[in-house]
Amino acid sequence: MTVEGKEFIQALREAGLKVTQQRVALLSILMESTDHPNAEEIYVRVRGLDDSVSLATVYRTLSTLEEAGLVQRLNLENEPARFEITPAAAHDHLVDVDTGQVIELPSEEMNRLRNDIAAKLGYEIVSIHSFVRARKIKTSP
Amino acid sequence: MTVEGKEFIQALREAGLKVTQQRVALLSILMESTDHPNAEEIYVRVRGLDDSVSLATVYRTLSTLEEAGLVQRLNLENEPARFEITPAAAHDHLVDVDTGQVIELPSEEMNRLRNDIAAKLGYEIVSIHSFVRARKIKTSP
DNA sequence: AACGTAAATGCGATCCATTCGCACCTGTCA
DNA sequence: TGACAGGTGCGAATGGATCGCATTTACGTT
Ligand SMILES: [Mn+2]
Ligand SMILES: [Mn+2]
Ligand SMILES: [Zn+2]
Ligand SMILES: [Zn+2]
Repeated sequence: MTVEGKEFIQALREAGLKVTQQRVALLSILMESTDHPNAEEIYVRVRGLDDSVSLATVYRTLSTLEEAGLVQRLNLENEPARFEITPAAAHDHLVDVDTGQVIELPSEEMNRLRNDIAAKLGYEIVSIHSFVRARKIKTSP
Repeated sequence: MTVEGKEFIQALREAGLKVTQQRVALLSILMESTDHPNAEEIYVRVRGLDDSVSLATVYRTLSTLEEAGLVQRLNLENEPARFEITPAAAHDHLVDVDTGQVIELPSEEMNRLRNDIAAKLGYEIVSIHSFVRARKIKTSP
């Protein structure tokens, strides 16, 4: 259930979704975006490829793809939701409180620990939604 | 910067905030709530103590107390934000996808690991926003 | 104890990210 | 190629959260 190469079409088919030009355009934009764009930003970028796509469809498609597990939604604070292609391995995020930059925090140990904690309570994790707001430590000059 | 006993008043003073009856009422309600209520729910409960408090003030007070570090906001998915008194030790949350119940996940190891990961990138953590959606594992009957 | 001032509140209006309704298109499969 | 379910564009609506402003309140100062 991951979109690694350029098999958008196959991934959509496997999810039982129609292969529309809007969905292909959105997926290809998201594949080449590393900055975790929000719906409005995705909308602008997608329109570079296909200027007929509407904002409503961007929202609908993102929700559809999220439900299908192809896309992940990031609910940060005080800003519209951001999106990314579902990564091969789950990862947390770090938001630089000064610059707003979003940094990936991949950690197998983190995932393992989280699974253990949930398992100990009799739960299996469905999805992870985790980020920290952090500030760069000033090194003495 | 934590509200442990009944020192609401002191905590407010230390934060440089006026000690209003609305703020005291809201803090006392939040202290006795273990279910992570949202603003609307807090509003209803607070009005049991003081029926003059407005919803706008509940929102404003929650934001003010959050800024002061006394309260923490939980942005789950597809529902209004929830709130809790800032706990002594940071903890993650688990949302049962079937019941909606929110369960605390305190883990020193988790906090330590997260700090290490951030530190390795030259960051110090300001706040943690982490929850997992999970499903109870069915044990064979 | 009354005063002066800045901060806080109540109320309604407003914002804005996201969702909806519906008429019109388009993939898909026979 | 035809039929039909599913998808889309457009504008309207939703709803959680915030704002503007007149009024009240907390609190340090006379
Ligand atoms: Mn952005
Ligand atoms: Mn609730
Ligand atoms: Zn990411
Ligand atoms: Zn909690």
